Amino acid sequence: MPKLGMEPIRKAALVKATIDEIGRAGSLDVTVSQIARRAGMSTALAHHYFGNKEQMFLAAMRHVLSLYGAEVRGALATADGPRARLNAIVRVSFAAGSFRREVVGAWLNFYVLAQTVPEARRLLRVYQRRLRSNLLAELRPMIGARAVPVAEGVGAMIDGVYIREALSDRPPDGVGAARMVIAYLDGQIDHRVLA
Amino acid sequence: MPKLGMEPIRKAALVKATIDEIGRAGSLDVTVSQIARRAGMSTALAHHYFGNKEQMFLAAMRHVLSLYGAEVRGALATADGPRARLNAIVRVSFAAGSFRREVVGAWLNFYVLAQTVPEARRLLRVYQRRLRSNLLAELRPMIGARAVPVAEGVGAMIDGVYIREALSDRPPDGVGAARMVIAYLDGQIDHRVLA
DNA sequence: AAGTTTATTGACTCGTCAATCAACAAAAAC
DNA sequence: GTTTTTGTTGATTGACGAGTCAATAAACTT
Repeated sequence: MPKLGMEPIRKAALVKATIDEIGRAGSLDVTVSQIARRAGMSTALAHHYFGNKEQMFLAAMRHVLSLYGAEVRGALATADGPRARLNAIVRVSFAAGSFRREVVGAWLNFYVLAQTVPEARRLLRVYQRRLRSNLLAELRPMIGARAVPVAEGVGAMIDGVYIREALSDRPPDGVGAARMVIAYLDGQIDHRVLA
Repeated sequence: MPKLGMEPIRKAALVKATIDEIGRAGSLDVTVSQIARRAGMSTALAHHYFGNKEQMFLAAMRHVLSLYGAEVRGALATADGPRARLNAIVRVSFAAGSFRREVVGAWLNFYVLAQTVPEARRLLRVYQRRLRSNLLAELRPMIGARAVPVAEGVGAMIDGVYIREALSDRPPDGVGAARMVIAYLDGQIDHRVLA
């Protein structure tokens, strides 16, 4: 049976199975056995390719982040002008795909992981820095020095709105979520410094 | 040795130990044995009083929420006027106590729990509704109908800023965090509806 | 054809853990 | 003073899980 060149295929299957299984369980409390079964192989093979469970989690996190990164690049490619590009960045964060059960599960659990696993924290930093620099590139021409705090604010608000929407009882409303962040942007861009 | 009236004492000790242990582990992956040892009793006694581990987690969540609720009430008691009261609500969310390792751990893990455990989700709703109604009480006199979306925005932003600050590499900056949310409030309260 | 690398798994080890139970002890109730 | 209630734990059960290992087999190398 052994076909050669299985490694990337198996690894990809395990990454997908890990994300799906985290989504199903709603926590990191999933066994290698469950992941391996979903990916259609033995636990021994899963260990063979990833060494241990933590590596599987980290690979899953990398994958979620890279999907998000690709979506952002795609959205930016078709947006013209600073304001349109800002809106595009915001909207991507609340695209339907971001609210799939397994993606939500992954994000929430990555926050938990980031408390204690250095590599998870590093990956979270990558996400935050990338978002920040994307926002700054558009904000600086618009509002100069105030771009920095506003970019931080937008980043925080995206996370906060995302969590609320993801844990809401109703089906997530991506459009409403984006509108809320954009209202923040309006308020800040249009802002006169108060006495 | 059996002293009477131990139940509330033991339960309180277990709740505290549960929160501390979640903070130490950074996850819900803590054993009843660890909790019981920290609380100075046997695992059998912990089970005797709480039945199972999930009940311990939920009791811990209730406790964290009730502490937060008490802080909000305290802050509101000494604030005068809508704007001062809004600021007080925001500041309380970023008080030093909220950034203690074990409190952060509790919050992040409660989000995770809320995905799958109905009672955890219910408790999260209690927190959100209470915050929302506190905000609305002050915002309505100030901005009328726009109070609702602004209150939602403030709630989301508090959560988002909190998570960023809690997972930051530097020691948490509660004052800066509050400033960021207050800037959002300024932008919204001061807002003229745009064309 | 012999040796090496890659793919694959069943079986196993060693550990852990939630929950239960039987038993003991002290106070309260009767 | 005996029964009931409350507090308490050591020991045990029954289950599961991460990671290892030896063994098998196909493909590639020389």
